[in-house]
Amino acid sequence: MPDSEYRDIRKLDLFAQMADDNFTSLMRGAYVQNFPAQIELITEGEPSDFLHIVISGSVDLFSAWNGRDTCMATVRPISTFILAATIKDAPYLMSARTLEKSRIALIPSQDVRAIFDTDSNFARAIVTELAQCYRSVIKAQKDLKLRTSLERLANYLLRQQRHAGGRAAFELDFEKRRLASVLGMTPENLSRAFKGLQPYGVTVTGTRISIDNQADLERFAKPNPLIDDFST
Amino acid sequence: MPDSEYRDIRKLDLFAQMADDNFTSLMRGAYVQNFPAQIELITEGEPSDFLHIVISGSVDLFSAWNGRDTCMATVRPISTFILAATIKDAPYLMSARTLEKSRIALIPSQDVRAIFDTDSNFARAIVTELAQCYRSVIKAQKDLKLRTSLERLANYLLRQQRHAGGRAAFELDFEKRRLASVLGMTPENLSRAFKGLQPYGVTVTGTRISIDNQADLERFAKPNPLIDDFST
DNA sequence: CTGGCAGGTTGACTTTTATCAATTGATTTG
DNA sequence: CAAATCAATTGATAAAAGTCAACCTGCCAG
Repeated sequence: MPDSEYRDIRKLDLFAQMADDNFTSLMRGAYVQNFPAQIELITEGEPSDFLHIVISGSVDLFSAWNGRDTCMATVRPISTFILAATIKDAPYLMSARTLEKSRIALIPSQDVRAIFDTDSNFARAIVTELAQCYRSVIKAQKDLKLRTSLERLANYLLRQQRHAGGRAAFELDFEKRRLASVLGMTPENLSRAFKGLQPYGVTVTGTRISIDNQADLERFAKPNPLIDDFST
Repeated sequence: MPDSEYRDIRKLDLFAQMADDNFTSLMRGAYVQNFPAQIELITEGEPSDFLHIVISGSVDLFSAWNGRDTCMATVRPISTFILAATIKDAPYLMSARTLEKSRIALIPSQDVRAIFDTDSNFARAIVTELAQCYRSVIKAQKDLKLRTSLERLANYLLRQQRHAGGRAAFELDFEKRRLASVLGMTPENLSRAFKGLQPYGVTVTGTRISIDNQADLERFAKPNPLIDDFST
């Protein structure tokens, strides 16, 4: 692993405070691999052998049941995924596949658990990370249960706008079919939902979104920090 | 607080392994109170001043947005709730109200955080608890995104049956209107959904459910441990 | 260049779910 | 006991979302 990557991983909240020795020992057991796009990295139901870290590229977490499937989340660099399964030594609840060419570090789960048992700074960092993850899913669930698909899309656009710097025009960072799945609707319905937001000043050209009437859209979307603010 | 309660709380996974001194000190700062039914204990958005423990009765965690509201979970004795908010010192994401006369212990959040910082056994127990909570919400989200309301109800009945001992006939432990909200549908639709399960051998009499054709219902419901098994 | 292909869109239609209004039934309460 | 209340149900209707098929459109490969 190149030094720059090593340092980038070290800087993650999850690892920043742990003892040097422990970090080194975690990294010694780690594999780093480059994967092409559309490779299934893990499959739900399998035992959680590795904690994964996305160094570059992006990874889709999804789940399937009875012939249907749905995107649960997208992981972008630099962050970890399936921490909960690793810690609990329980089967993965989601599958993961690369969305593009991606570089992934794999840390054996038993190493993570062993060092979690001895390094209390690491244990504390894991608590913070898990609490964050938990709260994110709760927000996602509120989004799903309290809002219609049109409202979910409107709020997604406002979040994405903010994430992209706050200007009126910005790019979607999802393929539309995957955005549809993330928002819990079909691609056809997403298409119609974009049209349904035209009266509120939303213009779509390919992956480029323009919010021409910020106040109108916000009045419709009613964004709420307890659902839409990912930082708390 | 009576000794028996003190010991029951001590037995919770969350507290079982922590140092005696720390547990005593946590409990010294705790309040125990009896609440009547339908009392709002916490309101989403407020700062998380207390970790709550349900000693008896039951508590509904719910959330509201734009005039709608939805049940997110029900907490039954003996367990804690809003641990994540307490740890992160972040606002509550859900409101809580008593469903019946309930006895609740309140532990000041700052005490929890202070002891979390010094007692690594406690920190580790919190990790396990949070990982469990996280995985439960992920399962709930898969249930919501991958299943129709009829399928959700069918699987709920199978889970509840198992929880109640596995016999063909058992009692619902929710009011139907709240069950509807938990399952993400309207009460009217729940009524119709029960009828929709009649062809699969489900009989409903008040709160009593009878599954007359286990195999048929399971063939329809397709229960899956990665969604329906709350223990992993 | 051109055929094929994949993502996206559109229209017609069906299914699912929500809404509204009315009724039933059980329980509480004055 | 009778009135009042509230959960639950039912029917009629509307809205939301999914399905299916057709058809663009841009892009890549032969």
